Amino acid sequence: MNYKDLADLIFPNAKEISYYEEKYPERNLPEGAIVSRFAPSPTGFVHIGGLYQALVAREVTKRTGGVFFLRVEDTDQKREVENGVTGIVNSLKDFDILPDEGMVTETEEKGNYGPYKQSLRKEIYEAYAKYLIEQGKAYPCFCTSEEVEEIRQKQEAAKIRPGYYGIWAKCRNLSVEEAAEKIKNGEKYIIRFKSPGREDRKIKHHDIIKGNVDFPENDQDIVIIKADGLPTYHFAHAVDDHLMRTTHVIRSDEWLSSVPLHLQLFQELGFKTPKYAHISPIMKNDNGNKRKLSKRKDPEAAVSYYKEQGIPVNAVKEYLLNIANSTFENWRRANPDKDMDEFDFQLNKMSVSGALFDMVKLLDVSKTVISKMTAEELYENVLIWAKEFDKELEELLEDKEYSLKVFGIERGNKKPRKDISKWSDVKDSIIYMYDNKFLNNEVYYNYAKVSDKQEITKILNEYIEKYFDINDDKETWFNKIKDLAEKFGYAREVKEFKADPDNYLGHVGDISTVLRVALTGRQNTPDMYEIIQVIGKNSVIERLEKAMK
RNA sequence: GGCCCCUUGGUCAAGCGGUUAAGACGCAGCCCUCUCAAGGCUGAAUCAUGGGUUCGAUUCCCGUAGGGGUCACCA
Repeated sequence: MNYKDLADLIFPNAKEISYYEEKYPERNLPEGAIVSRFAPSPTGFVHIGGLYQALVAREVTKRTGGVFFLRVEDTDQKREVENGVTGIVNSLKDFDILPDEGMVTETEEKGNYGPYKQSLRKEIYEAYAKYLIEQGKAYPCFCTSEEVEEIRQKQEAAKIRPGYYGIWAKCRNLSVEEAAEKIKNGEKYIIRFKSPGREDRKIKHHDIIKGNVDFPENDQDIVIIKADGLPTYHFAHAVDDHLMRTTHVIRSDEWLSSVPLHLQLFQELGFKTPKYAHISPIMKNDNGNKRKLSKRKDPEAAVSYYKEQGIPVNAVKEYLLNIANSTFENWRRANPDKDMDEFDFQLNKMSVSGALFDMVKLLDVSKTVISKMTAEELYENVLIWAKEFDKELEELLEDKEYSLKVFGIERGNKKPRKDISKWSDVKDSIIYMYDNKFLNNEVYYNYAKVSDKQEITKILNEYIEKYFDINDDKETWFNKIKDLAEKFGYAREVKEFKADPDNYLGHVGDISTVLRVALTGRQNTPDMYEIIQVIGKNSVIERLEKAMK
């Protein structure tokens, strides 16, 4: 009996690996094209760090004319969540990070290198596991988890490196006859990789992001096929990324220390090794300690959070790109209107250490992104958000024509207004523009400098009777405000007032504040002339009368 | 604990043996201005630490400290 017989006994029906090698040929792509992927577990949840990885992979593959695919890593049945794939597919869709291949719904996929769901690839892993057994590079292990645990405890007690390796790997030296015998007796087993490595030897590895890294060789006989017949991550990674012809493995840096193992696996399987780029995690400052953004503790860890808050997709992406390549923001300033995909993204320029997530900066990026939108774009975006998250806002927006005028205030010019950083800010910033809200609700008028009710009434009356004309152009309108100011003993210009404060009760700004508060209920608003033009003559009069009551 | 990685202002960071150590966010002040947002200008603020190497170290080497990762039949 030899290895081949043992392999046949274990996997009698597995195909030759040549079948798969032919079925999934090298990709025919332009020189330098990068093939990469996003490979999450189907938990339905997408972490901001996952989105970050996906974005980076999407950018480099797009830029090089390569392929980006979505592979679902569902080899851990305990982690299975209902509709877990859908949640991921939808999140990617929300952020317009669209895979060229891979899962497109819970069960459907596109592309020629599938299946893209690991649980559907069982026979493929078996073929390669069988191949390794035939070569004497893998073996069945009959140790129970209790036995493995026992070994670990002994090792700990003796203060030596834990694990299934060397003399501790009890099943590695079983003869094929012994192994076959146990199998025939119905003993349970798993498949382990027979590591050719030695812990006292170093390997050198170059990671695209982390640079040169030295490790001891792997000597652990890790499990490749579990008791449930499915592969472990390590084995699936090697087989899948080889067969899917991945050129660049872009993944979280928690995998960095597995690189020696993965390299060994590729080598023993006879695969060409991909390039690796290990991305540093996005961190959070937690009482002075840096830690990874946590799904449980930090709402902003979930990509759904940004959707709920109404932070535009492009703002999140630009912020992330900013963390990924800090030269992005310089590029953006030089190219304010270009699509972010035109940015020459460089994997090797990514930071080696993890960045602290900065919500303030994100909102600043967002503010700029939003300021560049047209009134129409803004309206559409806000409407979509409002439909899901804010009914009252949705109602306000029902009058589209009017709403477009509201959103058009100080927008679409060279220096657009920059005061909205997320959709959830919008309602508060526009609600007073709607008569049915403003006129029908109680308003708390908080006038600033001029606070005497009688004086205010006199000013407003005077304005309605002698100065207000909806047809005035801006200059005329403002000159009238100055006239009004003068009439009540306020300086026409702020400068005049500052030069000689004792000579005036105040300045034109104080008078326009009276008008502003009366018209809007607020001391701070966008340009008052534009507001008046949008709400219209009748509304102006009604609002001023309401204020005088 | 073993192994691996990291350390430039409050934050993101350029830098790659000689620099007045960029830029952005944030902060402060001023300007502009009918208010606010924005914009313009100015400012405060950084090379973790100790040794080397060198004519010269933020940059190269070693140690220390601090931070992070990893050590599963989870990914």
